[in-house]
Amino acid sequence: MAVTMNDVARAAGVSLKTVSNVINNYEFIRPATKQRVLDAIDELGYETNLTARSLRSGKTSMLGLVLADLSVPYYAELASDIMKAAWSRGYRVLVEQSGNETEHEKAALQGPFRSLTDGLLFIPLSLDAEQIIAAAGSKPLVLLGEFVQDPRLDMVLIQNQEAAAAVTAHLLAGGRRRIAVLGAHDGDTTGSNGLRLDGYKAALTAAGVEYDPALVVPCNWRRDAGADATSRLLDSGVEFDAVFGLNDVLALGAMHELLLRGRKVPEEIAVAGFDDIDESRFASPSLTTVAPGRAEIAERAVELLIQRIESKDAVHTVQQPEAAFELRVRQSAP
Amino acid sequence: MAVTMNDVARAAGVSLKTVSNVINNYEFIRPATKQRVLDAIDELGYETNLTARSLRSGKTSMLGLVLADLSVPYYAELASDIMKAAWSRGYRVLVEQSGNETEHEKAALQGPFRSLTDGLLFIPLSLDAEQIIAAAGSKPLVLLGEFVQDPRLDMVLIQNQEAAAAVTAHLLAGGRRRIAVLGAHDGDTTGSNGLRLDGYKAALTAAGVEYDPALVVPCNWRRDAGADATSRLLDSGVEFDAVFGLNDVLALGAMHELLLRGRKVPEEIAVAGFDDIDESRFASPSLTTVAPGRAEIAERAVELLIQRIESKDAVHTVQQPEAAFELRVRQSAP
DNA sequence: CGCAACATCTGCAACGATGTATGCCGGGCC
DNA sequence: GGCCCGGCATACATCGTTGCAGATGTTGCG
Repeated sequence: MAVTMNDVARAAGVSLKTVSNVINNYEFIRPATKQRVLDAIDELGYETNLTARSLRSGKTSMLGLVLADLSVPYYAELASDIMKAAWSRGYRVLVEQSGNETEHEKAALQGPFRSLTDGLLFIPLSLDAEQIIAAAGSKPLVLLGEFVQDPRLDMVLIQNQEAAAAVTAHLLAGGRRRIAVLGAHDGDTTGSNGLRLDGYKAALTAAGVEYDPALVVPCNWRRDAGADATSRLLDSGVEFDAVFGLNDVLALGAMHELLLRGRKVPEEIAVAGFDDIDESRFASPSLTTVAPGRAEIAERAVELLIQRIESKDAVHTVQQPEAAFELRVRQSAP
Repeated sequence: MAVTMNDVARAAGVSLKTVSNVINNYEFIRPATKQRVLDAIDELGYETNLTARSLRSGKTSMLGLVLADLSVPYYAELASDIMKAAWSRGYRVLVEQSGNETEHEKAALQGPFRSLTDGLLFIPLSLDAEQIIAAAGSKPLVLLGEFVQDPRLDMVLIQNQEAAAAVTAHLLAGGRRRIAVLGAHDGDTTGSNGLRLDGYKAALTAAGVEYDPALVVPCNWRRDAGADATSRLLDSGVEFDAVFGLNDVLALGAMHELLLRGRKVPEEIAVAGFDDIDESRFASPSLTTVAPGRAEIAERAVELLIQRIESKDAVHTVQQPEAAFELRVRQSAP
């Protein structure tokens, strides 16, 4: 079986607790004793059993990350950043894919998954604020993404409106007047889609361009959906000289379809997205988009969550920091 | 504090052990008793403490997955599939990013990470077989990717040679004779790069086309490296009418550079890749590539690993199943 | 009726670590 | 000289669960 502290203690001729103290860097240990213990650890190849430590200490040093699916590039890249941020602070990340299903999201918040983590980073897609609050109980929780907004919950925000307005303004500055929007419904006002649509509208208004609901095409935030939506738009006969995909994969799907149908990008139709995933830089043509500050989001979210975990009982005011965004002008909309 | 089995036992008027038995679906429990326990669990909102369970049972029901970085699309998609496969068998996945660094890879195999998982899925990039065997000890282990091959280790294989040969043959069938290869070194014979290069050579030989080392460009398997390599190739004046990227992002990077330099794809230069990541289907033009059977790889790897875990002491012969591949012909090389 | 065989439930110890309380030793202070 | 204190090490209980070995009750059958 595995080597335990007991074995090390015996080998070093000290008590079990002294071994524990050495491992936990207890201050008052004679250098000689410490060395003897360390040698024994080395010799026996002892490894602390994190499970036992967790049971005793009540902490697992793991953060849960609940998101829809890692195969979505934005989530994968965000997850990567979050893991790095957590790692550098001594925490690991346990990822749970919700598949965007209500039941899975609930299960992730409530289920046995809870007991494995000290706190949760959650990108909600189908639960609302009430459900989240009810399900999370007292477990430290930080939300990401903007599908849920609530003054009672800690979350790291993206400047959806401002960033979307910046993209739209850029397209307008390039002379485009009929900018199609993929991924929102005409009436949307909340969630990432609603907020980004708002930004779009605000930029139109600021430029004195009329808003036309016919240009707003609802669809899932996926490549194929973006392509389909574009196809439908082209078939419908609605005129447009630019496409704004509310995320990058949508925009890339749209661009694919446009080129397939023989439209020139950006000469005839400009395309812009939102997220700045790695792929966008190397698309052909490369995609104009807005970087929502992914690394910053990851850092802040992890930091905020750990802060909540480590001062669990302290009273605290809700925090909702906003990450800075940056417009990335590329070939698809110069 | 949290509700424990003891609380449930008291509430239901049974012994602690009976609660445990109910939870673990022990056969011989009177339906009435079972119901009473379940009601108590419901009422108190009891959740089994997985940490304690793990300590006692010696199993964590978690699989470790060690890979370079989730921001690499192929890894992200594979991770997603692996998590689904594991989940459906009652296991969770703890991902560890090695960043392709030897020390991190070693730490993942040896460090405290070990005690958190029942077994490891490992995509080695810098450790060799000896180091892996030494570091892994007796922990169940299944390798993925082909940078390491060894008859002593369980692994799930891709048909690198055959698949690369199929891609090359397809390009040859399309009339291409000067096919550049990105991502391998002329001398490579082992690892994914060597095997794929072998397949390329075999297809050339079969078609009676001479192999020209000048067409083989070594580079990292990343988008920007693919673009750079292509740029260097164009500058060098070497003639070529097709590019075979040893993975998709390389090919996509190459395609980006080709289009940027005004070369027509596929008219002047055809492009093909390897992996069939989601993005390739919607690239412009869409990328011809080979699907290595990702879902099957994930399934097999998880199944094999779990089999090793659950029959730990049994003698077993090494298994190295191969996943079936499939050529996906698209616009970039019709 | 007695006893085996089975169904149902229980108590105790243990998994491997850490927190708390405490013991012991030597030296400085009154 | 006695006392206190800081430095160092230890014993014991404990975290919440499961494995093992019974204890108890119930049924069937010779």
